[in-house]
Amino acid sequence: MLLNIDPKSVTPLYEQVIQQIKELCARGVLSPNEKLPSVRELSAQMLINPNTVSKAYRELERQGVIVSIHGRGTFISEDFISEQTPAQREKIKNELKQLVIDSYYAGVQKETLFSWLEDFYEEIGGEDDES
Amino acid sequence: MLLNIDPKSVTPLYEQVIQQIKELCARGVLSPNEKLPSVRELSAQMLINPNTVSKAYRELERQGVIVSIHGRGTFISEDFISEQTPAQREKIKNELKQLVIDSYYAGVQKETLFSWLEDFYEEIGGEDDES
DNA sequence: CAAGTGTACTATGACATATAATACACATAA
DNA sequence: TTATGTGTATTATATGTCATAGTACACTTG
Repeated sequence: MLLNIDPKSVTPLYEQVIQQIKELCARGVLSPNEKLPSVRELSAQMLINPNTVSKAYRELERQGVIVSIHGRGTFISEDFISEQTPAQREKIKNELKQLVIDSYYAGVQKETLFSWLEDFYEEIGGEDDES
Repeated sequence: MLLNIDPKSVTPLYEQVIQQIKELCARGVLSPNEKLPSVRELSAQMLINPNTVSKAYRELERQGVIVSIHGRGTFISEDFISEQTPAQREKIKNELKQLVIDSYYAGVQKETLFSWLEDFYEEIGGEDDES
């Protein structure tokens, strides 16, 4: 199973699809030019509506992560160009601030946060390939 | 003005109230036992509905950040006990993972993220007081 | 042609958000 | 006591998002 969709999560289904595909790309599990399941195929596997998958693919294409070609299919983008918009940068910064505050109230220590951050970057930098 | 509410933000109004009050507490701007504006007063200042403020206060009390006393008012909690629920911990960890992935796609470097993290913890640890 | 693909559109239901308008219970001061 | 300010609860309405369902169209490939 390519993705792991949880219908009971508070995170919207299309958002889960977006997040997980982006993660698989970042980890190198999905490589550039690789073909993704079709809208109908993925929706059948994940037991969700085709429109929901379509919405996720549309947003992923808008972000430059994938490319959809009419009649052919959907593929991982070959060349990924980070936009580096100041607004995006500020958004991430604010999310990080809120995460620090929530960590403070949840009793998560500073060192724990740094440790997790190191781990995540190791996973990405590792360029894993499940071939 | 105690808070800075943006009606045009995608973040719900009551969520903005929650986040900002938690931040003010973490930064030490708001101290334990300090009295908060009444529901009606804050809603008048922020130009939002009293029900929206009430919803935010209710959630903040559920999280143990504030305490509401019928007929008297709402106050910052004296003793804050972090719950340290495994679910909360996992939630924060997942949010951090997604933040790393989004940083990857936004072109935000690892070092930048670490730097921001240091800054935020400095603000909290600083125990600033605007007296 | 047929089959598989992405895409677009309408409709519906469930839910969250926000406002509005009341009403009630409690605490405090006059 | 009364008056005022406080938190709390309820109902109603409007709006938007999420998800599903159903249908249709255009494109690519065999």
